Parts: sequence; C-alpha cells; structure tokens
Amino acid sequence: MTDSALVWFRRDLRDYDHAALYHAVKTHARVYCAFVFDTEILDALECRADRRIEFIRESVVELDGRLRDRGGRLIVRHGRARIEIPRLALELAVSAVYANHDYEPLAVDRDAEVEHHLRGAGIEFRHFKDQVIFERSEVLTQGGRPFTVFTPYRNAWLKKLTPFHVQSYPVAHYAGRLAPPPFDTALPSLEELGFQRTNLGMLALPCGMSGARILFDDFVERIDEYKMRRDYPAAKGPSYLSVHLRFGTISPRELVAFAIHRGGQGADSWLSELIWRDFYHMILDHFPHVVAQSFRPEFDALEWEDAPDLFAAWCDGRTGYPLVDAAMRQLNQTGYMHNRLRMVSASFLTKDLGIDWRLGERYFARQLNDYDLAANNGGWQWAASTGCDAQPYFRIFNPITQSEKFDSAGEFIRRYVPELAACSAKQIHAPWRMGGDEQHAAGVAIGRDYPLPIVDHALARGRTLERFGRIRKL
DNA sequence: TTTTGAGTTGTTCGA
DNA sequence: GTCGAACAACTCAAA
Repeated sequence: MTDSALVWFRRDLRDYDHAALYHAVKTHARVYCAFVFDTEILDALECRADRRIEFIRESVVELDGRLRDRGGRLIVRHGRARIEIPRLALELAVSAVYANHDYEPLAVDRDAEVEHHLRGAGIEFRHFKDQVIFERSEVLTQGGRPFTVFTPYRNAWLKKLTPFHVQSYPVAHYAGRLAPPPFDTALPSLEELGFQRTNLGMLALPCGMSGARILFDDFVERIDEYKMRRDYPAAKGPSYLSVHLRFGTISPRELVAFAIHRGGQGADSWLSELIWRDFYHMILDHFPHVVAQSFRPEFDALEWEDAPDLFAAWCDGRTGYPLVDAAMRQLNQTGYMHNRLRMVSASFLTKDLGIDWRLGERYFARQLNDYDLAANNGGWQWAASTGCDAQPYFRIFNPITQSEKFDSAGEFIRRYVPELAACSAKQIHAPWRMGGDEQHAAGVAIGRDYPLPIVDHALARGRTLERFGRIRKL
C-alpha cells in the first residue's frame, strides 16, 4: 500500500463522514484532495454576483484549513473539471481518483468523460454513494420498479433502513495519509474566479462545516416544534440546513441518524423531508427527462401563457398579492425562500398566471442558495401538477387563503412588503379591498404605492381548470 | 388479473 | 365562525 490517490470534492465539502475520502485513506498510503471551480458551471451563471460562489469559496477555505490540520491540503483549480481532474491525476501520478456520486445529468456526463480519460491513462475512477441514504435502485416496489409516489416510497425506505445505513464513516484512518501536493497551490480569490462580493456576509447564513454546525445545534433546540412551526414563514421553524445539505457541509447520514434517535412528531416530520430529498434524487436518476419535460408526458401538451410582463412582475414581487410578493422579495434579497412560500409562489405562477413551470424553475435555479436540480424540479412539477403527485387536480392554491392561514397576522408580509406595514391584519392579505379611507389610514394608495392584483384569482382558477380539461379530452 | 385503499402540504360550498 | 362533504376525477402499489 504505497500508492497514492486523489479525492475529488464536489458537493461534499466536509472532511468527516465522507464516503470517498474514507475509502481513499483506507486504501492508499498517500491521499491528495482537490476541488475544481468548474468553468462549465460558473460560465453558465447569469449573474457575476452569486451568493453560492461565495458560499462555496468560504466553505472551500475552511475545508482546506481542516485538511491542513490533518497533514493535507486542498488543491483548488479554476477550469473545466473534465480536463483539470485527469490532468491533476497524471501530474500527481495517482493510481485512482475517488469521488462521491452526483445524480444530475450534466454531472453524470462529466463523470463518465473523466472516467474515460482516467481509464485511458491507467487510472481508476472509484465513486460512492454519499449524498443520499438510498440511491438509484436500492428502494424499489415489489414489482421491481422505481416508486413514483412518495408515501409508499417513504414506507419502503423506512422499512429498509438499518443503523448500518446511517453509520458515520470514521476518520480514524486519516492519520498520516493526507498529503499536501508536491507543488505550490493557492486558493483563487472571488475576483480571480470572475465574481463580485454579494450581501452574503450581511445575511445570517454561516458557511462551511462550522456554519452548518451552528445551524444544526440551533435546530436541535427547536426540532420538537418543527411540525408545529414549519408552515409559518414568519416563525423560526425550519432547520435552514438546505444549503449545507446542498454543498455537503453537513452529513446527511448524521442528520437522519439524529432524527431517528430523537423521535417524536417534530423529528419524524423533519425525517420525512429528508426522505423527500432521497425521493427526488431517485426520480431524477431514473427519469432524467424531467429536467426539460413533464414527468408525465401527457402534460407536455399543456398550453401555457406567453406573458413576459406578468412573469417579470412575479419575479420582482409586484403581483399585488402580498404573500406572493413578500416571498419573491425574500428570495431576491436573501437567496432563501420558506418552503410554504415556494409552493404558494409556484402555484401562483403556474395556476394563476398560467406560465410554464420551467420558467419559474429556472428563476429559482438562479436565485436559490440551496438550489438543487432534483429537489427544485420535483417541487415545481408538483406545484404545476405535471409531476409525481397522486392527486394533481387538488392543487390550485388560493393566494389569499394561504396568506390568511399561514401568515394570519401579516407579520411576514410586513417584513418584506413595507408599503403595507400599516395595514390591519385583516386587510393585509388582500389590500385592494380596502376603501379609500382605510388606505389613507394605512398610508398606502393601492395602485400607486403597491400594485393592484395583476390577475383575478377566481378567473385564473377557471382558466387553469379549462387548461387542464383540454388535455384530458385529447 | 382484479380489486382495494390511499394519495405532503387544498378549496369551496352549504348546513 | 366551524365542520364535513364534494370536488375538477385518476393513478399507484399492494394484496
């Protein structure tokens, strides 16, 4: 065991409970670590001020520090990963490259090419399950097919789970194995990567493994209230760990193990959310067509509206529906949107404005710090009724009812739509219903200081039922 | 093969 | 205001 290996970090920016790193140090005498700021991904980003690049960079800095503490270093490259990784592997004369599975179609294609290059040079490419508990075909129906409905999938997932599946990969083997590269390596600055600073530092979003730890420790104190609070955007209900799960700065096994061990309604409800994560990754893996098309092909025939002005109003948070606007402004200002509001705003775009879910999905992909293709796509198709939902005809949200139910005091709305701050809790959900005197008292003129609703919900609902009715008769 | 129960997060209507 | 049923009406997964 004198040979060396390279561990390629991607969406797993941590130095503990890491499948690829564990297997590498167990097998090889010398282990190098690398991360590539992939220009294929970076160049496709529309905005040069992107919170995620900053988040990744901060997390990479911390990861490098932790690896140094263990005798290693993180080699950071800026270029095309397809080229950089095989090149680095040759330069370091390793016998194998280790990485964790990535299920996104572009990543699958990239990894296949990297593997091909490496094989040609006599270098092995070994990859492991890491970011989910069960992947690919590990959880199947009795008929041997992938589940397409969540609840039976969840039941089968829970039935299959053993302590073994959430066991942490130990770090004991690291000792003396991690090695710095035999050349100088420096971390590119944000500017060198071609990006500008964002407001990330101003947001309460701690980065890296240490940031994940802070959020997790805080959530542990609140988890018993999770089920109760999770639907109310003004409350501190969620774990806020999505971005850390996205970039692997926390271990999914650790979270699942904790939820199981903790038990109770809060932890069970949160565990379900973690199972949704596995579910949508499995769906993407088995049905990659969902990236560009409806999960159910018959819904590709839906005739969506071409309405760029309405779409722009939705993006900017000026639809005239306060909860929708508050949600979109939260997204634009912070890169985060509460889960309940993701459903409300997605339902509004697809069912009230009749706009193709793909446009909304793309906008979320641009804005969300925790953007994950599998989960975002699954969520949008669910909201648009084109996806894995057993009861799609039930899903037309009433933006006013949702507002009254989940932000009854208007607390969340006031936070992001200050124009309406002085409206009463009763009127804030549909401010256009205020009379002239009431508007005057609230210090807002609807139609001037805050927009009138851009569509009538009742009419839009009718149009949506017709839109879906048309394809049913085909 | 046929049957049966159930389906993340809803809305509306009428008593 | 509250409650239950109906709703636009179907598919999945297991028995």
